[in-house]
Amino acid sequence: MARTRTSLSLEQIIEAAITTLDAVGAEKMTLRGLAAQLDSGVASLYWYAAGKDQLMAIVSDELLGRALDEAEALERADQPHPKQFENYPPPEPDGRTSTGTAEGLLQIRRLVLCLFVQMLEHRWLASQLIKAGPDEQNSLTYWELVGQALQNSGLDLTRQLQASMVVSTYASGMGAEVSQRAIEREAAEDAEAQQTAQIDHWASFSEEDFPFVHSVLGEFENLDEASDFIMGLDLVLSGLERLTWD
Amino acid sequence: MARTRTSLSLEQIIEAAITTLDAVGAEKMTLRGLAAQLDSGVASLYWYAAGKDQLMAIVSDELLGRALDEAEALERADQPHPKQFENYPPPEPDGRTSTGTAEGLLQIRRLVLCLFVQMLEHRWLASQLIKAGPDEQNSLTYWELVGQALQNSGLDLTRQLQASMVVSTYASGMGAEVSQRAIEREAAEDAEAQQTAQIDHWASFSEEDFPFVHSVLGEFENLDEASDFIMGLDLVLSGLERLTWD
DNA sequence: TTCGCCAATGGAACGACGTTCGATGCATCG
DNA sequence: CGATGCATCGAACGTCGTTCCATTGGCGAA
Repeated sequence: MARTRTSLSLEQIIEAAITTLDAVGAEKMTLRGLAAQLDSGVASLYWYAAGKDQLMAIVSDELLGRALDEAEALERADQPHPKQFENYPPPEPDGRTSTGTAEGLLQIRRLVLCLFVQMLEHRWLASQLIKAGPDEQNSLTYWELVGQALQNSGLDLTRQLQASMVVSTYASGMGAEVSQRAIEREAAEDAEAQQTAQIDHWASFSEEDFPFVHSVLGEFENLDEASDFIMGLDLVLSGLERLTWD
Repeated sequence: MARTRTSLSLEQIIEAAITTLDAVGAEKMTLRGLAAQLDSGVASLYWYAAGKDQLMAIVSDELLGRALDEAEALERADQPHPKQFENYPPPEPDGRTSTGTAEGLLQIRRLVLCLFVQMLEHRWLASQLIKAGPDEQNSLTYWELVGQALQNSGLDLTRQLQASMVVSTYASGMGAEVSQRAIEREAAEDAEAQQTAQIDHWASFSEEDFPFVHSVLGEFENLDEASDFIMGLDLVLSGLERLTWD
């Protein structure tokens, strides 16, 4: 085995880091474990990144870039959303909505859903995107693309800025919540038993004090982890659409 | 000084923990520092809580309880929202909306804003609420109250459940994002210089590649940290209101 | 009152982590 | 062929959450 000048590369580190992060999560992934997986030493990683935080920022930006690429590919192919979400069609635009606005909102929906795909595959991504500000390259591009989709909406500039930040923020904020619930569900060896046990626990509370919880206990089987995220996203976009009516 | 049987109490620990967390944040708060502030030893804390994670869950639930109390007090006084947000009046309900729905949405808005007040005072709270599931007492009550406000909306049970989870999730998810940006802004000794430096940095990017970013650069002075959260909340509620029309 | 139990405490140590330091290898160039 | 500097890695440092265990002191039972 010919050892070249550099036995490590940033791409290799990123790939290994993603694998490890997917396996054990952000907190339990250690630089020692990552170095061992790369058949290397801990200190070597510090030549490529200033520390664990920066390494995770780099890795997150990589996945954000993949989401942007996927969104662009879908737009070229005239697909309204990733194929994973065919069961969640975009709501019909109202008659009062201009075609420019409707197209912009669909672009935003496609973009956010592409990012959400990455969040479902990598449960640590969303909370990491929260910690790292919009300093990275792809994070800025993401924000820019959301904003561009709003430029033909007829909203004034302040509203455009606000709406772009709300949408950008929504993805990572809501994504972090959904990811966390998915992590907890996976932590139990028997996911289904865990679910029913949770429901039974809720059922043990007084029906008098918690009438709503009791009333919806039977509705949980109709939901999956994606439905909350997508419904909330469509509520935001629906509210945004309504803003353009006045 | 007569040393009683127990020199520590859970209430004292909670109070000291909140103070320390507000001062240094969740990650830099150490059990050693907390014990020193209580003039006690590290291991003593383990008699009251199983570990740092559980301690933070207890503290978070305490603040969530304060938010619930404040919301109840406001409802008694017929106040639509905490006085901190008088500059952000609730949007007028549409004519097509039933009074039951409009009242429910206003209750939700008041509840979420009371929680947001605590998040602004304690920047570590939101991300902590994400990590801890809805197992704690007040977390369940919070969810229940959101759901009760939806029971007269005319939505079917599945939609009620979905909407209640979207709203509950929105607060912590979006709150974590807003809190993080506030932390970063405070980290710099000169907040205003930091802000203009950030804007200058964005301005350094190509106007051709980032037309939207350039167009809204001058609008930042019109926003504060609360506006994104509240606008997003009102967008969600507006979308929810629209759902009840059909 | 006295004794013994046990809730409650805290000093010390353990193991794991992120990070730093210094020495070493090795390709490249004069 | 020797010097330069990029790239690597073993070892150590400091700090953290956590655990162990001896000790304390109030309180009920005899």
